[in-house]
Amino acid sequence: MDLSSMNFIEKIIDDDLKSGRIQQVVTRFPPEPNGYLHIGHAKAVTLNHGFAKTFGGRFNLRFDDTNPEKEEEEFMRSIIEDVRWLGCEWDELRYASDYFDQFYEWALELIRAGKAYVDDQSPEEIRLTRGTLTEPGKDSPFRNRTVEENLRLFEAMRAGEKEEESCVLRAKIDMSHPNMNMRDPIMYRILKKSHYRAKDKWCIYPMYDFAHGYEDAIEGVTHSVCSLEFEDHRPLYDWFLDNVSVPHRPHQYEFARLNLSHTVMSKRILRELVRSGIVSGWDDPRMPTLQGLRRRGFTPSAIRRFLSETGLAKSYSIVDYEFLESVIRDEMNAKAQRAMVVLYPLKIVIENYPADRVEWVEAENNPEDPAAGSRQIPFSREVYIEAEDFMEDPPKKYFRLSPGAEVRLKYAYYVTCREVVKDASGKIVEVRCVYDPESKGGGTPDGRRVKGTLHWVSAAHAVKAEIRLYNKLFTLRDMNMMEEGKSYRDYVNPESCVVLKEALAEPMLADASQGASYQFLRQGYFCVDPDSRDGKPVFNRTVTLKDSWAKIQSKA
RNA sequence: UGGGAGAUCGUCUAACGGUAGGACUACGGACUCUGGAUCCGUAAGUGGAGGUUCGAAUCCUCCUCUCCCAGCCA
Repeated sequence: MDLSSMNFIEKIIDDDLKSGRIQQVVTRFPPEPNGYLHIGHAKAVTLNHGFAKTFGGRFNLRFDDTNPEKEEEEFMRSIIEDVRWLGCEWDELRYASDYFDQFYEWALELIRAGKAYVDDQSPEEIRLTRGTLTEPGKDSPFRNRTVEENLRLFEAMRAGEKEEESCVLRAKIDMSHPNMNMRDPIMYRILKKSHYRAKDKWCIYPMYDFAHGYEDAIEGVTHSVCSLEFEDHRPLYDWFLDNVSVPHRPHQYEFARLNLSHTVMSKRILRELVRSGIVSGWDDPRMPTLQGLRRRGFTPSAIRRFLSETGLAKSYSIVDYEFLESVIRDEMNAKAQRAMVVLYPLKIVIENYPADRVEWVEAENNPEDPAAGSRQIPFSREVYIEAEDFMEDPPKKYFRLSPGAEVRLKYAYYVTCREVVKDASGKIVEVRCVYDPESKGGGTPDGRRVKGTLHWVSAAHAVKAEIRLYNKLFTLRDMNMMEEGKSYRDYVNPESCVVLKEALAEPMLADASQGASYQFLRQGYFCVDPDSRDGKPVFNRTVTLKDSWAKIQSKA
């Protein structure tokens, strides 16, 4: 790879390889199984996987499961599925919880070296004596216990002889260190909880700072990549590694996590959205979770491309949601089968077309891909068009149907509007037209031009479909900038999900297969939702097509 | 007022002392049996002040602003 196309971490790896500091790069993605993966995690996955891939190294999926209070098997399974779905196959699947024995040995090593001690202070006392950002902390009265006493007490902790919160094992570093993380950080706490994997073997569990570097050391990780907020944990990461006999010395590097506009990456908020029913679940198509994006119709390749094109840096950033949309649009434009579906139906009766006639017209499956072939679509006297494609009193530059205007029904005929039929309340219920038999297929011998081309479905053959129109989840671009006193609930977009039950689709879509994506002509890209049943398809809108008419209108 | 980090078009990101480039967005136009797609074009940026240098986004000094850290979470 050439230098100019490398991001800053790739340059570091490249240097380390060239200088001989390392022989092979080893990375890892270390999720805690306490929730579902979102697109921000996907950035970490693809980055780490990518480093190993481009430099011929190894990549592990490692569960950082050191807290029995939060972790669950279900999350672990979903993470495995999601990482695999993303296409980031790992060399080894590891669990930090498998290393508990080794962590314990290294804790003993630190105690024997006089670098760790058992502190009997309460959580409250520990908090109070930690000091503040500008004031140093105070040494614990238990800080100078003998090695023998610490060994005995730590063993008592491990044996379950101590109560939760009665004591902890702390590293003996410096209570007046300007970096708060170095003020005698806690290494082990007592948690009399069953762990989803280790079960009841342990009642003491290691803290992240103590454990993480050792996990990396055990696996031979060379470049331990994490997000920015761990920058000032790095001295501690290094301290733990430098004070015991580890088999390998990894190094930590930090990058800015991904933020996407109009959504959140906070596990807390995501969990609350699900729990409060604002969304239907972790896989609600509005969620930034991988399962949500997947159900929305995003593909692994589009997500990977989005991630790779947004790049890597160390400065806070928030990527426009429109960028994600442009990537999936681009991919779908090339691949998606086209179909005609009317979202808000308006009946058209073609007065001079025989009532008993049905013609099958040929339609391209994908104009971007001739190899995709074509299909036959039924046409008859009564068809439905999009309600917004007719206006009784149209503005200038409205190319669609209106009294006296002629438009093309895509792949079928030219029709001209003759009459508008309204109900008692004045609502348009039907538009009566005449067609030009000479225009079959969409052109006429006289070569006259029609500006408007509409999608349609034959009334007699249409399949009723449920369509779910999704929009941005939140109305605020940067959800880290919520107003004082407001919560995420105040910013939920009321139009984030609009369900249409009366949409009409062309016959082909009756048995659309699960997960398939289509372009509904002039509307957008839609995928088949798992809620679909035989003959009753449900589609989720992934993204709209660019709509320049909407733009003209909004300016008027 | 402690420590750590970061500031380049509206957004994301290149430029590694030598023409500030690309993508998204926006705005024009061409073309079109999707007002889609495609193509062409336009607008838009180095946080500020000094300094070094023939030449600075890049090196130095000072300033400003933003983010992170006081869990027995990760």
